Amino acid sequence: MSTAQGLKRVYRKIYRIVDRVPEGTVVSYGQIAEMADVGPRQVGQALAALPPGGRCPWHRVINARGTVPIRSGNYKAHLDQEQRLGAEGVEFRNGKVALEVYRWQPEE
DNA sequence: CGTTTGACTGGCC
DNA sequence: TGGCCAGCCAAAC
Repeated sequence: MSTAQGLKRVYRKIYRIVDRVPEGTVVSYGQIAEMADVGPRQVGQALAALPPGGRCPWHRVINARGTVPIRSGNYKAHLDQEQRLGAEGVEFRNGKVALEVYRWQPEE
């Protein structure tokens, strides 16, 4: 096995945190960024580089405004994400999530 | 090796 | 209430 194939070390760290997010809960990029000790944009890029096939609850990651950002040219993707969260118990309020209620708090 | 961009954030007007 | 500016770090070109 060769060493780390495509995934960078920083990305792995972020994936670890995202994988740690429980169901029916959401977390902001800045939160992960702080936990992973990286810039908030790196979190987005890490998830953007997230390979398919891997079971990473990336759909539980939203921005600090409680809304889902629109990725490059994919306006449908953000709609799909809201739908996934709603299926896990996260209710969307006018296209926004109550971060006060659903924000994941790593207190363990 | 310098420049550009990107799934962000927070503050200001 | 909502849009714009600047800061941020790393990958891609």
